[in-house]
Amino acid sequence: MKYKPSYRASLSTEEIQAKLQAAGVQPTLQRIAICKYVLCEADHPTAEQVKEWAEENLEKISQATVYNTLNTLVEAKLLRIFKFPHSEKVIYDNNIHNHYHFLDESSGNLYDIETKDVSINMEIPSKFTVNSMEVVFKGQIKAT
Amino acid sequence: MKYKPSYRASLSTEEIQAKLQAAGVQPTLQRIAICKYVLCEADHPTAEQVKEWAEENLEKISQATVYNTLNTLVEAKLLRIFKFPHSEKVIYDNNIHNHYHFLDESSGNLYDIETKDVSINMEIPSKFTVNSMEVVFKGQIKAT
DNA sequence: AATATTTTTAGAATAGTTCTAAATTACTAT
DNA sequence: ATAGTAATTTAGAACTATTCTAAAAATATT
Repeated sequence: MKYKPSYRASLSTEEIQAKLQAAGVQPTLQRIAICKYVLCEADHPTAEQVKEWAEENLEKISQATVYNTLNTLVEAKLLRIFKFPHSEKVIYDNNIHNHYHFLDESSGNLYDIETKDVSINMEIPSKFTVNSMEVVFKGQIKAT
Repeated sequence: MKYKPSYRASLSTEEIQAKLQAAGVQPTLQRIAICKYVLCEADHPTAEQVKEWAEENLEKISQATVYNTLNTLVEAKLLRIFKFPHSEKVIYDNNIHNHYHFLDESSGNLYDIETKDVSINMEIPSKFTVNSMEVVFKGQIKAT
């Protein structure tokens, strides 16, 4: 089986613009720029990393706008937000479908694991109704 | 199958004292008191809840001591620390064995799920070596 | 009992994120 | 195009959970 890394779209400015509009979000300069990073380039970035990228690629951007935009994108379901035990910081994921994660404990890198590659059977009392589950595998990844 | 809730020990002051000593931790007044709560009474408490309990049950205790003590107990492996996506706050768990959690999304309550009640089969690329996994089921729990 | 070590404490500091309210930008209806 | 309204951006303050600092208190060791 070939490992499929987290999704990296290659989107033009126009496509991003359309995506934002379709989601009911005004495609401002800052939002389009941040989308270019978080939807295409980045891999599980933190808000800090988004800010750093934005500072290098935009005239000027404020911390608040970075957070506002990321929150807006999460609300618009273009991005998912995760928080893992190993870090204080929230991370953003452009894979918006259900999936699990693998944490490489040596590097701190996160990898998406498709739900179809994992089968989970539970035998817990019927009073628990499970709607969803969060799974984080931890371990090492061999360098290839 | 009967549901086994998270472990609630009933420990005397002497037993707690012995436990601390065995773990190489000086059994101070504050530590014994906090153990009474976190090892016997509490169910997945936050540091804040431990502080509140301590303020009601001790002459005086500082915030720093609560955190220091909880960290000491975690290091001594008498307690486990968890951080979940649904809350900013860390929670402490007196179930020190491997287990998963169920989050009741209505109440925010956490329940321990024994690993033996869940079977997980993975088919992920061999370059991933899984050492451990964190699982949080989310859903509703029926009132009984 | 004297000294050394450990623990506790109050309050300052820190990190990540959100809030506030003013300034700017973008839409809307003429 | 233009005035008016609404939405967005911004700097900086505020907030929350936790850790740090360094002095005081308690405990252990000699």
